[in-house]
Amino acid sequence: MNSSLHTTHLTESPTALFDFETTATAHGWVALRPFEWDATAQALRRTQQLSSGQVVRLTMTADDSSEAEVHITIDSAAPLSATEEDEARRAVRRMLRLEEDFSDFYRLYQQYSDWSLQLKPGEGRLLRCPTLFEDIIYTLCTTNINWRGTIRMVDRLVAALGESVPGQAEWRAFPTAEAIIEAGADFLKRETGLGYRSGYVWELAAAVTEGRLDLGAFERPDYPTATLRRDLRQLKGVGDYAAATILMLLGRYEHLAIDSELRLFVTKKYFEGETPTEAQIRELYAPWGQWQYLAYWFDTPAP
DNA sequence: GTCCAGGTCGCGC
DNA sequence: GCGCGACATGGA
Repeated sequence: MNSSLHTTHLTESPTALFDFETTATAHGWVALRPFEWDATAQALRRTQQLSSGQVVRLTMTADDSSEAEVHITIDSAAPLSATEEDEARRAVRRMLRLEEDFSDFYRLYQQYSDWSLQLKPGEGRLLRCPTLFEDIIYTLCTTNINWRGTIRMVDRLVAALGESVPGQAEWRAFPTAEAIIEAGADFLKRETGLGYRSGYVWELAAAVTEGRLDLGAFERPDYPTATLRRDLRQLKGVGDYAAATILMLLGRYEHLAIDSELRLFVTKKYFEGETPTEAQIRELYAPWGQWQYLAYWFDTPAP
């Protein structure tokens, strides 16, 4: 323990029924640095650089009995300003989707008794990063690579370019867009194993820092999903799969992210080993309308 | 060596 | 619109 660190305790409340552990662990993001799941403590941790430049370490937990509250512990080198504290709260709310409403999804789930989804009350939320910028880069790192490769690339990206909490070299944040720009695409390719994705990541960071791309606009609820999807597809490296994944991260579940993993899953469960066409796959989950992505995600595998 | 991974791009038709 | 090869990298 480093006694020079400041500790701040906060609580946040979800607006609806909430399962903390599933939210943290139900998809792969938790395995990507700087996320960390502490199974013993049932704690989700992430080092994060705030807009002020200060790097903090967030630890999130929730009581077993009361899903009503998320406890946040923030370790920082300097005391948090009110602005920083507010940003940390917003980061947690975004990561855990505390404001999202899944009641329509649950209603459909009750109604579709012939489907075998594995879904308990309060489940449905999938972890995301504090910012869309980070979520998009994670997504780019899942394309045309196996999962170990994704973990490795993100790990090296954080190690190479992430700022750390002063005196805590192992508490390293995800790199800012500015840090990525400064490093350059060649550095990315050489030092992070991003391969040909280096150009995509660098271009995204450039568009953000130069103000050509306003990712904040993509978070607006009144942005029509079709427009959003079209705009996401404009980003280099974002195809149909990545766009659907990013839409999921933005809380829009009406598009399936059809990839090798999904294909394998439905081939085994619904098509008796015969590889289906994309149209057949879409038709399969179509009854779930706005919730197709989650219907697939929480679908149980073939026995 | 070859193939492929929770794909996408740019080309030619 | 559709089909096809190239793309970085590391593991099987």
